[in-house]
Amino acid sequence: MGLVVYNTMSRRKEPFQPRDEGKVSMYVCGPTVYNYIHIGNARAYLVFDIVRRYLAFKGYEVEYVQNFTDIDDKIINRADQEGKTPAEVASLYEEAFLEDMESLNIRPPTIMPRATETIPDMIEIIEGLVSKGYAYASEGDVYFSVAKFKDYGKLSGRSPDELNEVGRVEASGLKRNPMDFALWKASKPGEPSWDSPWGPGRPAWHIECSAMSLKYLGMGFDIHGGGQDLIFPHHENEIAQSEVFTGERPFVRYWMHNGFVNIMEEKMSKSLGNIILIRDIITRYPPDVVRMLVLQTHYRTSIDFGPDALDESQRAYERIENCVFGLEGLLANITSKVAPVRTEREIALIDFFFDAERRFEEAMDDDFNTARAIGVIFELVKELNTFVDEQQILQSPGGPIVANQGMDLLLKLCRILGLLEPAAAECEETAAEWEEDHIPSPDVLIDLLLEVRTLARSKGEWQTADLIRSRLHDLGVRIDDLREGVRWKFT
RNA sequence: GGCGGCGUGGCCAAGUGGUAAGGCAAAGGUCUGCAAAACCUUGAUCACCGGUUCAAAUCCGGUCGCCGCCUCCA
Repeated sequence: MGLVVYNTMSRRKEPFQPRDEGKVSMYVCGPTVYNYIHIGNARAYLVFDIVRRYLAFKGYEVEYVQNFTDIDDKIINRADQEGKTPAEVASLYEEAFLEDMESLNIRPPTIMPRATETIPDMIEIIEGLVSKGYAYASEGDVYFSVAKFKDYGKLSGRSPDELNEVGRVEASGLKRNPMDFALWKASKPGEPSWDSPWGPGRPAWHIECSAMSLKYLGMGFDIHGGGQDLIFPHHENEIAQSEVFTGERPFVRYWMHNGFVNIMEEKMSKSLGNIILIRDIITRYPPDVVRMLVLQTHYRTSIDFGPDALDESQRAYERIENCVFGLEGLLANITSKVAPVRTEREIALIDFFFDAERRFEEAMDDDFNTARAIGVIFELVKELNTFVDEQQILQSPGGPIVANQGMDLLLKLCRILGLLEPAAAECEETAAEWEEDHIPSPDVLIDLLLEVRTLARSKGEWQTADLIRSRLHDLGVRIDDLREGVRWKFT
C-alpha cells in the first residue's frame, strides 16, 4: 500500500510519485505580512507541517519552500495607518509570524524566501511573458492576457468565457480584458518601487509565488499547497504564468488545498473581522491542543470553530497524556530488562501493537487521513490503559517490558503527527543549571512536599494532605494517588 | 447564474457497496479517605423520496437545507 494524494487538478486521489525518487519538493503559499495570523491561517501551516512530517517519516527527503509576501497593497495600507514604512510593517509581522509558527511547534520550512528578494526573477518572467505575447504593458502596469492561455481555468473548473460574463470583475481601463490579471504594478509616488523595463513599480501578488517556487524547486515540482480560497484566482494564475513562461507543463504535480476554519458557520477571515489570533489562543492552550484540533478533522473538510472546540480537543489530548503518565508510572518500577516468558494476554497485546501501527500508516497513506490515524491512536490508548490497570493488580514479570513497547509505539505515532514531542532541550539545561548553582531544583522540592504529604496521609491527616495537593495544583503540579504510590507532573 | 463541497448518535468526526472507528458530553457501576485518572456498562436504521443491487450511509435520479469560491483572503 502506497501513499495516495488528492489532487485538486484531477479532483481525485492519485498514487503519489514524486518527480525525483526519494525526494519531495513542496511549496506552500506563505503569509502576506501585514497582520498577526489567526487560527484559520494556522490550520494551513499545521496541515502542511503534518504532510511534511509524514513524508519525512515515509523516508522522503523533503524540500519545503514557503514564501513571505513582504510587498503588497495591504502592507502599504497598513503602513499608512500606523505611520510606518512598508518595510517596517513587513519586518514586524514577519517576526511575529515566525514566533507564532514556533509557538505551534511547526517545523521551519527548508527555505523561506522573501518576495522583495526575488524581484529580478519576477521581472525576468514578466519579460518572458511579454515577449511571448501573453502579457502587455499598460501605463506602467503589466497584465497577463488570460484569453491567450487556452488551459486557463483547468484547476478551478472555470472557463474564460464564463468568467467574462461575470460582471463583478472590475473593468479597469488599463486592462484589455476584465479578467486579465496584473503582473506588475506602477508605483504611486511615495510607494516602494523597483526599477523595471516598464518603469518604477512593484510585483503583483501572483507572480511572486511563480518566481519563488520556480527559483527554488524548478518546473514540475511535487506538491503545491494552500487554502481552498487560493485555487482561484491565485493558483490558476500561477499555472498560467509558469506554464507559459517555461513552455513546459505541468507546473505542479499535486495540488493540495486545505479546508477552512469557520466560526459560527461562517468563514473566518480578516475582512469579516471574526478572527481569533494564534497569539491569543496560545496563551490559553498548549500547542498540541491546537494541533489536535486540526488533526481530528480531515484536512479537506472545514472545521467549525465553536466556543468549545479547543476545550474538547484539550480533553482529548489529555487522554493521550494521561496514558503516557500511567505508563511512566508502571515503568518506574521496572526491575529487569531480561524478557521473561510472556503471558497470552501480553502476546495478544503485542499483536495489537503491530496491527495498530499498520492501520495508522494505512490511514495516513490514504490522503493524510489524520482523523482516522488519531482514531487508531485512541484505540491504542485504550488498550494500554486497560493493560496498566491490569498490571497494577497482576504485576506480571513481562508487563513492564510490554508496556514499554506500547509506550514506544504510542510516542512514535504521536510524533509522526508532531504531537508529544520531547520537551525542548532547555528543560534539561535548566535542571543542570540548578545543580550547578547548588540550588535545589523544583523536582527535588516537589518530591519533598509529597513525602510530607504521604506521611500526613498515613496518619489520616487529610486536611494537610489536601492542602498540599490543592496548593501544588494551583502552581501547575498535578498529583495522582495510585495503589503503588503518588505520581506527579507539571500541567 | 457558474463551479465545488457538505447534511452520520446531545456535540465533533471517520467510514464511500456487505448490517456504523474514534473523541467530547451525559447516566450508572468498579476503584478510592476525598480528588484526579483509568476501566466496565448504556445510545444512531447515517436529511428526505424514488431507483439499481442478493446487499447502500456508501452507486444513480430527484427534493429540501447549509457552506465555500467566482473580489484581498489559509
